[in-house]
Amino acid sequence: MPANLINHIKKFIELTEADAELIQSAVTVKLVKKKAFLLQPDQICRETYFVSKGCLRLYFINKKLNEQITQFAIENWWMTDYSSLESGKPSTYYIQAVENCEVVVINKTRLDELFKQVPALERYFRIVQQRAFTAAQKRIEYIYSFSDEERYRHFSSLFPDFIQRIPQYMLASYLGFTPQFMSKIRAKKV
Amino acid sequence: MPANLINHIKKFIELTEADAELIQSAVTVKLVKKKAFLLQPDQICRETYFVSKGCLRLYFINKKLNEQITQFAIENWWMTDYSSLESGKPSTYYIQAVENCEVVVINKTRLDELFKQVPALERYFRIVQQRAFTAAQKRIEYIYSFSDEERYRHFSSLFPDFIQRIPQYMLASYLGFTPQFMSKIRAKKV
DNA sequence: CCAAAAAATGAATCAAGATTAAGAAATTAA
DNA sequence: TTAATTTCTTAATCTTGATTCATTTTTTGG
Repeated sequence: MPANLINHIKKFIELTEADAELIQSAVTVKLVKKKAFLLQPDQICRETYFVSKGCLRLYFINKKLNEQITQFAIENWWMTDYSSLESGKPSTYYIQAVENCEVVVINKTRLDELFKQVPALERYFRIVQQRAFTAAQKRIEYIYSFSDEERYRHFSSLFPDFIQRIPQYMLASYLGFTPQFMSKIRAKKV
Repeated sequence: MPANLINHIKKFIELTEADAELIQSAVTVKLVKKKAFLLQPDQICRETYFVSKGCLRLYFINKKLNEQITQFAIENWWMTDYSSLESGKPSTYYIQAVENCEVVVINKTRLDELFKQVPALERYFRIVQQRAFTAAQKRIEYIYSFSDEERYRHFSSLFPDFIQRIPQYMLASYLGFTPQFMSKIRAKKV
């Protein structure tokens, strides 16, 4: 029972009992062990994931052969590689569980059918996409407004509980600097 | 007649003649002179803009009192400040015409009504938002993968015609570095 | 067509954060 | 409960791109 997902959808649109059942029949719930992968490079991404419990990360390997994290998804966030999902081309990303997770999985083809059966879902995903876009824009704004150190302090004060959940080197990667630099600014804090 | 907009929508969803007329009655077309503003800080953003001709930029003034451009919109792109639009709070951004523009304007309240009259529009905007989000993610990926010089060269080779349309200092701002640094890497090119 | 404003260039110095290379501390698994 | 792996820290040196300030070139408006 993807209770979280149904509740999340109901925050944005009205669902009849029948709608909710159609949605339930279209999704599966998957338990994902810490460090397990939902997507790896060269695979074609055919699913989208809703985190009902735990934390996922999306990353790729950059030129310098380091992991570069571009997104995290915690409870009630969606995650997928939209470019592979839409183009049908192989992904260049990893989606990996940072913690043991419970994830609601929807296959893209099945989701497209679902849009026909429950048209109000188009509205739900429109709103969710708009929020995701707004958050991404905000992030770009922060990248260009503040130094790495400022962004670290800002992020820490904004999400003190989240930074407890992930290794520091992952936060460094997400914020775009090295673990060494992270240590340096944390040491200063004293 | 916002012909471009109707055509753009028709690329993603089917519209009846009646739908198209409803849309037409909901929007206005505005000619915007180069350097004129569609939005300024402290105003509440109540509209969303579709560029049918010309180029808009979205920017803010950062801590160092420099303009920081976060988005451009050329033909067939939407632009607005979603965070002000959705929250009803004053904006912190400028939206300004980089060239003389023709812009299709939709009032947010009117758009919400329009979604009820033409529900298929939810689908159109879902797809548009998803693309916008994917593009923003791609941009974050580039920021973290490449040096400023590499990003400049990559952007130039990808959009050679676009960089002819805008002053260099605007591209420098969009890419997140100074006009002086831009001159430096352009000089090297010889 | 010319004055004024806007945009681009150049060079010297400076600073934020990367790199490299250890080593220490904390987790994990057998 | 200890060995192995993962994560975090420290410090020296190096690089990219910012800052400052001056000059030149281009565009715009009257």
